[in-house]
Amino acid sequence: MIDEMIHKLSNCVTLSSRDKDVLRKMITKVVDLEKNTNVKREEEKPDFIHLLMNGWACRYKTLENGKEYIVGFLLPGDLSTLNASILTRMDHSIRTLTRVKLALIPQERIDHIHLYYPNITRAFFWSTLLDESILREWLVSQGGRPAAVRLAHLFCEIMMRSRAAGLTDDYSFYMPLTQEELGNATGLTKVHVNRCLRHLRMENLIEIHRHRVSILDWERLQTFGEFQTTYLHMPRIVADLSLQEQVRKTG
Amino acid sequence: MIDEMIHKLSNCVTLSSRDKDVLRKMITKVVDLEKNTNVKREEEKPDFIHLLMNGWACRYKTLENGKEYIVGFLLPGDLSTLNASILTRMDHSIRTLTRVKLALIPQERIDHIHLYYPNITRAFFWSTLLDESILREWLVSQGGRPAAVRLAHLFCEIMMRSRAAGLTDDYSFYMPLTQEELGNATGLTKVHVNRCLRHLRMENLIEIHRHRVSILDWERLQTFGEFQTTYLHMPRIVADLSLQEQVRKTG
DNA sequence: CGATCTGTTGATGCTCATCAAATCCAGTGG
DNA sequence: CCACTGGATTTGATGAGCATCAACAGATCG
Repeated sequence: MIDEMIHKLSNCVTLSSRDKDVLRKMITKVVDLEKNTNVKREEEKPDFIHLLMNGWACRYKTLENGKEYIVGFLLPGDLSTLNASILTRMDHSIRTLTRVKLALIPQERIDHIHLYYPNITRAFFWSTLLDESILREWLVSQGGRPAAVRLAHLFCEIMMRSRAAGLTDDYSFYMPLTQEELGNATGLTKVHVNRCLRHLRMENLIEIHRHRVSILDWERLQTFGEFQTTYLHMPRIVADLSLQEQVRKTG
Repeated sequence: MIDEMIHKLSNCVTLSSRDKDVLRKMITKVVDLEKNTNVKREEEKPDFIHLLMNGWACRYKTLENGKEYIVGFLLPGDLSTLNASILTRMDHSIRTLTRVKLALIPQERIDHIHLYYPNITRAFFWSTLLDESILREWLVSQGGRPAAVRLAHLFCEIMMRSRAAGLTDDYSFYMPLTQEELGNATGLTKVHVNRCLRHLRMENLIEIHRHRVSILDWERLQTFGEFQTTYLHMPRIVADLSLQEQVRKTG
């Protein structure tokens, strides 16, 4: 039920079965949400901590001109406002990108965990540091890499995050985004996203079919996308993937 | 000695004199560093927690083409690698931008604080959440705002952060950056930075003299820079500044 | 089955990068 | 005090990358 989160957090600490039990029990309420529903709006006071169990969501900000800018994706297993108790206002909004199953976790449960389960506390902290690291990488991508490279880089990242959450076991992943949303996340227009995707297809780097992205050449895509794995802080997944890549090549 | 940090953290919690004492005592060693010295390099294992006591530093990443990209500024009172114990490798580097006085804090002290001083723990956590929030704002700035607006926005941010750290008490602040560094932080070339600065000067929004930026019209600069204060999570400073602005206008 | 959302392609122009050179300025040494 | 020097700022000319506008084709859905 919450395997994705456990799978992901295992990159930081080894969770005992006791730990896993605690994680399962922190969930008091699960809600189903339609596509494109706002979970939390900018300026609002955060209350619950959210765990995405199913589907995709995003963090976004609204610019002066009314355009929406996506500043992060939430995949199954991702936690959102772990900060609920500290900040008085959201500095961004959260919206679902698909139908979603969302667990609501009361702040008290988290506080309780902080008191008695240092292992989990550590993993939670790691998770927020990972979010921050991803933001830094997105920032340099925006500012310093051309459009097609930026997209390739994003695909590499989502590939690894999907693996980390145990959502896929080959070189493809589910990505329920329109080209416009992809543009909102990379600072490009949908038109230019479209042209860059064609370029990646032409180069035989990826294939997209019914919201499933297949990576045709993992190594070349990484090179093209200037993708370095360090910033994801997931040594285990990195090892898994490169091992598998070797097997694929030699055998 | 560490007034800037205390000043800044007071935006989150009210620190008792006991708390302040603990903060003073966590510093075991202070080093002086020359301009442009690396404090920490990408891929290295973080060890000490750093507190900048004097001067400026920056977080940066190096792109494939060798260019450096600044992903954050550290001002006096700012803490850097609060995460030291959790991450095994730095995902970015830290370098001084001026001569700097840097306090090194052993991880044990921080752990100790986490155990016995919930107030300070809360303030530290707030501080890392603030860093994350600033990153999100930089990201949308890069992707969604034209060059001149981006710069104006950055000046507004630094103005407020300087205030929060008690570094200035009027509408000007010290900014020891070259135009090239300013470009590395905003994703622009130094040439274009120069042209945009001229534009801001022509509009009578700012004045720059010997690394001191004077804001000539705080309200207009905020409007021009599409600057909203929410993301800095500093209600007190916001209140201070708008009060002062009113006084200045009405007499 | 039309209605609407998403993807695709073309034409045009603006923002900003790039390259190059001149000027200014702070610091250094005679 | 002035000449020297290397870095920072400023200005000009040119072009690339991406935005914008517009129209159409294809998918998806009630």
